Amino acid sequence: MEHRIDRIKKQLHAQSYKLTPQREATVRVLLEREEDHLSAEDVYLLVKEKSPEIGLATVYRTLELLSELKIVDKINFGDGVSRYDLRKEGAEHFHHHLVCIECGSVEEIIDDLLEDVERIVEKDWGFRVKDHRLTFHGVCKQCQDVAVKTK
Amino acid sequence: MEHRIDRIKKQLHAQSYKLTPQREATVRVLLEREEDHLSAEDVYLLVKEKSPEIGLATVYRTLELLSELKIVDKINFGDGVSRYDLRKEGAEHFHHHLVCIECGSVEEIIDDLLEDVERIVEKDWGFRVKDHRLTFHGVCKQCQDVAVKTK
DNA sequence: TGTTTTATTGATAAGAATTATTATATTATA
DNA sequence: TATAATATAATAATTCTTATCAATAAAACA
Ligand SMILES: [Zn+2]
Ligand SMILES: [Zn+2]
Ligand SMILES: [Zn+2]
Ligand SMILES: [Zn+2]
Repeated sequence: MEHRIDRIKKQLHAQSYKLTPQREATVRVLLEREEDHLSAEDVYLLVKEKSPEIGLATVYRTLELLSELKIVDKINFGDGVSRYDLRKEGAEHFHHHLVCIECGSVEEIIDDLLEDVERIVEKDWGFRVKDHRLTFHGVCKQCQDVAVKTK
Repeated sequence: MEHRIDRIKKQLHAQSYKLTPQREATVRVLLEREEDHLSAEDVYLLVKEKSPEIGLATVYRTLELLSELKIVDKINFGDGVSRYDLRKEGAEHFHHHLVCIECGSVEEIIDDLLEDVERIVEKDWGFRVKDHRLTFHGVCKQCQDVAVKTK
């Protein structure tokens, strides 16, 4: 945890930004809830628990800043709110998501899986790939099991 | 064009919806601008040119309906607005997009490309894939060429 | 055909998410 | 320490989307 905070602090300093207490509180929430996919509002409420004086706009600004620095990725699962997802340590690319259309759960896939596809895109479309967003919509394991049982 | 309107009409009828003049006008705009990725507002303004009496809410309602029937797919490129994209005729899955971070252009990839990846996801994660969203962010051919020339 | 339902629409109000503004506070610099 | 540059909290404003509702049009019925 502290190690990752330090790294992020350095990334900010490298662009001459400071890790203010508000920014640190925000980053800590993101680290503590790394598996989740929190909206700005979610982050705000969680930060508020420990730093009640923080303002919503500061959270938005911080998330925006972290996005620009590629410390977090902003995603949208189609429900009208942006969600913020920490990059995995040392990850070159953004990870993938499995969104269940039954229960709404979101699983993560860290494996790249797209090397071949990106090679094709670069070769056949002449497009230089810098990043990607891949989300599968379908039915998760648990919901499939429930469906079998209740048949 | 008329052929595709007919097909869509049948798809609506199959769910006991009617192809009202307003809905038809909306669908025509989507067909005419199939290469583009229009927001609800964009569609509204284009429909208004030919059917000035249409209301914005009707356009939203129509796009929502077409989404439910999988006639259009709703996508979000991270700029805060939803965009609506007609499914290609007979396409099983949604197509992919190449978004240029330099000029903002959006190219489409109709080829599936994800068969292998989906097989892995189904096998290793036990997730039954129903649909996907895949967007690559990077530099398009034109912008690469410009970069070379201006060097 | 005339009457009753039902579905759809347009106008607009309401809601939710995000961004802009501004006065204040904090930090860095000379 | 005085001065300038950054960052913040509170909140107003904006943007996008959805909900409401009366009016209209279409369909079902008698
Ligand atoms: Zn599920
Ligand atoms: Zn994630
Ligand atoms: Zn480009
Ligand atoms: Zn498209």
